[in-house]
Amino acid sequence: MGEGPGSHADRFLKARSERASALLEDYTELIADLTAEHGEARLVDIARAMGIAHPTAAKAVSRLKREGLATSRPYRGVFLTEAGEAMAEKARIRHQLVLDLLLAIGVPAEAADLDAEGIEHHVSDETLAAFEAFLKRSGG
Amino acid sequence: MGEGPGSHADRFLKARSERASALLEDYTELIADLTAEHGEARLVDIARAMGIAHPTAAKAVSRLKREGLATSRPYRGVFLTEAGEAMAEKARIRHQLVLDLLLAIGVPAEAADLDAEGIEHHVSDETLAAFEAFLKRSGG
DNA sequence: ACAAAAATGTAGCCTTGGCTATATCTACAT
DNA sequence: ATGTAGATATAGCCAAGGCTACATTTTTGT
Repeated sequence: MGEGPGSHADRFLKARSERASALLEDYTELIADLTAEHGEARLVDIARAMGIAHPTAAKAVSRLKREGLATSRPYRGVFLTEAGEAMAEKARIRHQLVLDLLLAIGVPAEAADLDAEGIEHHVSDETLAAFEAFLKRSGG
Repeated sequence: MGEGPGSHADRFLKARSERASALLEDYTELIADLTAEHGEARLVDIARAMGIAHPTAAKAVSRLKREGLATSRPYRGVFLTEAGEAMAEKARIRHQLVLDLLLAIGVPAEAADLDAEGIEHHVSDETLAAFEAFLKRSGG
């Protein structure tokens, strides 16, 4: 048969890799938020905000460090690297745009807020551009 | 502070649980497709369509069986139970609606096709209803 | 200054979802 | 009918992302 590009497999592979990076994006976004609010991101705050136990947050931070997205010293707060900041910023923009789009479509605020979190990681640059164009069009 | 409902933690918990069920939904949807096309879903076809190795597909089928979503006998095809069919049907509708919405917004067909796969699992009933209303409104 | 509380670190366990390698079974062809 | 190809099963490995329990370090309060 040879389904070519756009096959089942392609879509699933894309969705899988997005799921894999979704958590890292969430963490960088959150760390950026906490840093903006409190000057630093403490493990305990990360854990509470993510709704997980601190050892899980610690593991995640290890991974962030391993991937070059964050730095930290023992018993101190966590900070983003340049790469981490970039990822957080990209996630922030994406999140806001998805949220705006949902609201523009007529999704109730509460549902939009909840759903945007999951959706944002699966929106390609191309789709994001279309969202932006739609908002511009319908907004003004 | 006590952020109350709609906090970071709530959104992340929701996104996490959606990620967990996303794969099961993908499998039921795919098995339904294959069954419609070929009368049954063979492991090898499932694996190819998902872009994974067969042992991985076999494990997934075990899990589907354990969750009461599918049945199978050794060296034979996989079939959905009532519950599995229901999940597949719901996923199908959801997928189509998300795809239609993306197209209506102006997302190019190829991007819409790819992104819908990831997005569909994070769209709540409420948001889905809003999508439907928007399509009705803008469609005619 | 020192004890108690809070935060962080570490160890060890579980499940999920990937993989490869190997064994067994089914189906097909000659 | 039997050998080979194809499909399925099984074992065992890995990393991620959860958890609890316990150890250590910092911070705080008196």
